[in-house]
Parts: sequence; C-alpha cells; structure tokens
Amino acid sequence: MVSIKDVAEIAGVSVATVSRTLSRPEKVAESTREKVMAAVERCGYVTNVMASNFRRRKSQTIVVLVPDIANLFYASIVQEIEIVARKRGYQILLGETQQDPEIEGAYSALVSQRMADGIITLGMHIPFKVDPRRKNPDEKWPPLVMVGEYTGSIPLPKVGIDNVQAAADATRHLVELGHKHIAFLGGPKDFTLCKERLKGFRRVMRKAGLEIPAGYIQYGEFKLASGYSGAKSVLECNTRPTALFCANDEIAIGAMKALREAGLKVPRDFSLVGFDDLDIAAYCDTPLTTILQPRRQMGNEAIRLMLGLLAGEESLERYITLPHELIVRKSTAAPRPV
Amino acid sequence: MVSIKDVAEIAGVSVATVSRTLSRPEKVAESTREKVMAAVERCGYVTNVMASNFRRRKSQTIVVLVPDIANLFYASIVQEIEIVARKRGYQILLGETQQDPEIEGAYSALVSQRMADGIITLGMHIPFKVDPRRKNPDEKWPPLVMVGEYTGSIPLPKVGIDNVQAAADATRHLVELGHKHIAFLGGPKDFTLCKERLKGFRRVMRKAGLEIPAGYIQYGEFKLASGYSGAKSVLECNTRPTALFCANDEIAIGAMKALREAGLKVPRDFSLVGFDDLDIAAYCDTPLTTILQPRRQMGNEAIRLMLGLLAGEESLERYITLPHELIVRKSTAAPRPV
DNA sequence: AATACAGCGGCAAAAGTTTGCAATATAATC
DNA sequence: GATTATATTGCAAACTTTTGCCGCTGTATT
Repeated sequence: MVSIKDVAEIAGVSVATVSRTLSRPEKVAESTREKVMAAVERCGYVTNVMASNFRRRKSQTIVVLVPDIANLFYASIVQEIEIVARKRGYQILLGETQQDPEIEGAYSALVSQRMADGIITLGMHIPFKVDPRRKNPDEKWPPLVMVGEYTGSIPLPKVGIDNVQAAADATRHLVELGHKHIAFLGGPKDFTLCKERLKGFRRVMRKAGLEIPAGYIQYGEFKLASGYSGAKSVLECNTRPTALFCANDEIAIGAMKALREAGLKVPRDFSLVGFDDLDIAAYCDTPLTTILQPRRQMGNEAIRLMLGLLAGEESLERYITLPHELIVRKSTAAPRPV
Repeated sequence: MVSIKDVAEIAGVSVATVSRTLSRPEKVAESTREKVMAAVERCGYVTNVMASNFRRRKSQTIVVLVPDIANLFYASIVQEIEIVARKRGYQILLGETQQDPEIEGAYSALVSQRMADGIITLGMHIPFKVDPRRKNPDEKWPPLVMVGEYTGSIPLPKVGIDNVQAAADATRHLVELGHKHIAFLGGPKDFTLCKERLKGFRRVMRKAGLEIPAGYIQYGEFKLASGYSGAKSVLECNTRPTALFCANDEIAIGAMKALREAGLKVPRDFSLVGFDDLDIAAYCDTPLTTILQPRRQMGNEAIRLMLGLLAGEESLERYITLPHELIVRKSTAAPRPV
C-alpha cells in the first residue's frame, strides 16, 4: 500500500511536508505544493484516515442510536442527522437498539473504545450504565445528545417537542368538537414519551370534566398491528368511545382498519387523531388529523448540538424544545348526535 | 487515558501478554490471565479499538449505502444487515446517497481510506468511478455487494429478486382477471429496477395481445406524491385504464388517493397492484394486492455475502436470487362489465 | 550593516496496539 | 540426568500519520 512516505520520496520532500500539504495547504509554498500534489497523483496516494484518526485521537464518527429504523419517524431524523454530519466531515454509525440496554451499552462503549466521538440517541434512556453512587460526580461522560424521548432527571442536552402540550392540544381538539368519550391508544407502557402524551390527554380530560372509564387506555407498540388490536379492545368497552387519540400515526392507521371492520365510518361515526404527521397520514382513506413533529429540524438541532459539544462549546443552550402543530384533516368531526 | 501499558505495569507483565490475554486468552496461563484481568478491572482499562484496528489494518466497519433511509423497503433491509453485522463484530456506517454519485463516491472512498472494510449498496450503481480503460483488469476493487437494484454488466456479488418475473406475475394477475387496459406507474426512469419491472409488464401485455397506449406508462419517484400525480395523469388518457400496476407500494397508495378523489372505488371500478408488500399494504382502506419481496432475507444474504468476501472466501455463490410472491388482497378484481 | 522577523520545511517523537521471533521455564521422554 | 518438546512470556518492530520544535533562507527594518 502506498503511504505518505512514498509520496515524500517521489516529491523529494519530507513526510511532514506532505502531511501539511494535504491538511493545511496554506502552510506550504506554492511550488512545494505542486510537487507534492503531482506525486500524490502519480502514485495514487490516498490518506489512511484510520491512521490519521488514530494519531489525532478523533474518529469523526458519531453513533446514532435508533430504537427502530423501520419507523418513519426515526428514519427522517436520522436522515437529517446524516446530511449535516456528512457536510461537517462526520460519519454516522448506525445502531438499532430495539431499546435493548445490552445493545445500547455495546454501541455506546464505542466511544470509550475511541471508535466514536459521541452518541446521539433517539431512544428514551441513557445508553450506558450510570454509576448510581456517582462517587465521582464529575465523572466525564461521553458527548451525548438525547432526541425526542428522554425525560430523565439527569440534565443532558436534549431536543424534542413538548409532548404533554401536544397531546393536550390533540385531546382538546376532540373535546372542542363535542366528544365526551375519548379513548387513548398508547405505545409501550414504560416509554416516557407515551407517559407524557397520556399525561397531556388526562389533563385535558380532567379539565373538561370527562371521565376515562376502565379500558379506555390501552398500551401496545408503536405499530400498525398494535393500533388494530388496541382499537378492537376499546370498541368492546361498555360505553363505546366516539373518539380515539393515538400516540402515533401507525397506531392510528391500525385503528382505522379495526374501525372499518366494525362498520364504523371515520369521521362520521368515530373521530381519530394520530401523532407524528408521517407522509402517509395525508394519504389515508380518510386523511388523518395528527400532530406534526418537526422531525427534520429535530435531527438538525441534535447534530448541531453534538457538533457543538465536540467542538468544546460550553455555553450553547442545551434544551431545545421545538414547536409542534395540530394538523386538522378529515379524521375528526363532531360526534354523531345520539 | 489508561493504556495497555498501565495494565501491564500493574499486572507486572509485558504489554504483549496483556494484549494476548485480551484477544486470545487461551494462549496465556491461567494465573497470568487472572493477574491481568484484575489489573484491567482495577484501572478501568478499555481497549483503544481505533489503535487496534489501525494496527490490524481492519476497521470492522461496513458502509451501507441507501438511496433513501426513509423508505421502508430499504429500512428493513438495513435493519437486518445491522443485526447480523453486530453479531459478527462489525459496525454499520450509514450513507444516504439520494443516488448522488458524488455522495456515493465520498462514502465508498472510505474503504481506500481504510475507514471501512467493504460496501453494501442498495442503490443501482457501482458507487465509485470505474476506470473505463480498465488498463489494469485485475485492478482490485473494494469488497462490494449489490442489493436489489443492480443490473449492470460487470459481474458482482448481488442479491435480489427476479424483478422481471415478479412484474410479469403481477401483470398476469391483472390480465387473468380480465383487464384489458392496464397502466404502469413507475419510479425514476433511469432506475434499472424500474426498467425491469416495466419489462415484465410489457412482456405479459404483449403475450396477452394487449396494447399499451401512449400515457399508460408514467415515471416519477418511489413516493406517495408521485403515485398520486401519476394516477391523475393516467386517468386523463383517452381510454381510461381499468387497472394499474405500480412499481412500489407507496406509489400505489398515492394512486389510491387520486382514484378516490376521482370517485373511483377500488376494486370495483379500478384494480391496483403494488410492489414490496410493506406492512402498510395490509392496512390500507382496501388492502393492497402486491408483490412480496423478502427484504429481511435480502439483507441477511447481503451481509453474509459481504462477511464471506471479507473472510476471503472465494467459492461462495455470488448471485443470489430470492423468491418473490404475489400477495392477493382486496385491491384487485375483475373489471366492471361495460 | 546588523538585527529582527517571517516563511518554510525537516527531524523525530508520539499515538496504542499486535505479533514474529527469541528466550525461558516447565514437562515429558529415554 | 540429559535431551527434546511444549507452553509461556518478553522484546522490539511495525503500522501510518501528525505536530512541536528547530534551523535555515531571505526580506524588511532601523
């Protein structure tokens, strides 16, 4: 393999000069630069970035932890992270965790192993074991940015929306339409994200003086199938609800199928609100009313935060709450008069 | 930072022994091993994998090139690749290319730069410039595996389905139902994948003696919006088709919306076939008839192929054609008698 | 003319591992 | 007890780059 040494030899300069020519050309005389570049060209030299990284003690690599890459919400965030990272000379190491602490741990270990410079996680928890004794309070953590789901007590750079508020907005929309019986279809029970949305839901229901009978709150996964089965159960409640707030769009679309099979027309017989505003939401049979999360922007802010951290910036703001928006489409309407 | 040297010192052995203890424990006496492990524990040593990789001239990293990560078809393939890679001690460097040769080039350069060991691409073309003169016919290429879309003339390890056949199957299904006027909604015109599906479509149409009037073939992107607008144009043809074969499910779902807006009921007035069998296909208002691509298996075979390549296996079969399947749901039926 | 200074380039150390080879210790064989 | 084989361990080179420091050359300043 041709190394910097060969180039130096051909160009008749020292390796130091070759290195400088390549990394800081302005530090080198025009004439030398030309000689070096010619030599590089001639022998087809390409920098061994691994060696360079090793020497500089940087990896130019950021681990991105994603609970489920086949989830469009996460995917767009990753997409944006990748774009910005690439432009800034960083690479993305993709880690799908399925929220498995073991996998999270393995990936985040990459930064102690010097294979990555920092971690952005779209998951809900800190992806490594936190020493509970905290004997060393300044124990230095790897650069870490949490996106979307983190609500733990340890203060960490974070970007997301106000999920409680967003869920409240969605619920209020239903309440204002006149619905009295509103059910909630959530994701996994232990997701803070899910808890927050439930909280917003509950808050508005309480304020409106509406009851939430047993069975009106269902947990599951953020998946189509889960929405389907969740809706099926909810429909069997004693007093059947007239509206459904779903913790994400996939659940809502799954629920739609169950409603259809039950012979219920959306929104005539039943109102439905989703969450995320996936592209597909606008293409459903009945276009879905949903909460828009600014996912690209979330990715964008996350990677900016990370790059700032890596550049050693101290003063940058660390909590970024982005605005959400209620997108009213056709899946919500006033309940049918009884 | 604590290095192997510190461990050696604490344990009272040489760095060589520490290294061996960690990488090939069986090469080291039980008692020594214990001493070393204790020392590792004591000073919290963790291997600098970057240094190790540098020394071993491996990166344990595979670049995965994806045209669009927010496409569920690609996403599931990546998902599977990641799982297998992780189990085998490899990492995935994610590169979203948007089919941009520049980006593809930048990412694939990582292997000459020693930052990656090989490339799996889900895109259609070879992600680096191929010397057309081929002055050096054995010019060694980086380990490269093509998934799904590659149909170039240079023989390369590849996994995919038989797109021509699959498209033919889909079309035949429509023909057998009695459709005479079938249109085709494709992706980008220059995608080989798209050409192949069109080829299968044409073949069956020809065999059945059916015409394909001007305007019956539309190109676009593999996106919802594209299916929507494509269907809109197709509906304006002089003789309106009664069925539509879409090059992927997203296009089909976009088309559905256009049909709905045109007051056409699927499948009563119009039949629709997609391609990919995304999860959502089964959850559409009218569940979508489509072609199932074994995407997990595709990812699985791709990474296996790559790992084989990296292990220096020569004899492994290099073209893997996986079976597809026509999934008949509710979006296809006999055309309405006129 | 003497001094200061800027620009440029070379020397050599350093980064943290792995590993071939040699050396030593231990066990086995005759 | 001597010899051979085997199991362990250490030495030191090698991997490729970057960069601090120093010295040289030539121009500018006084």
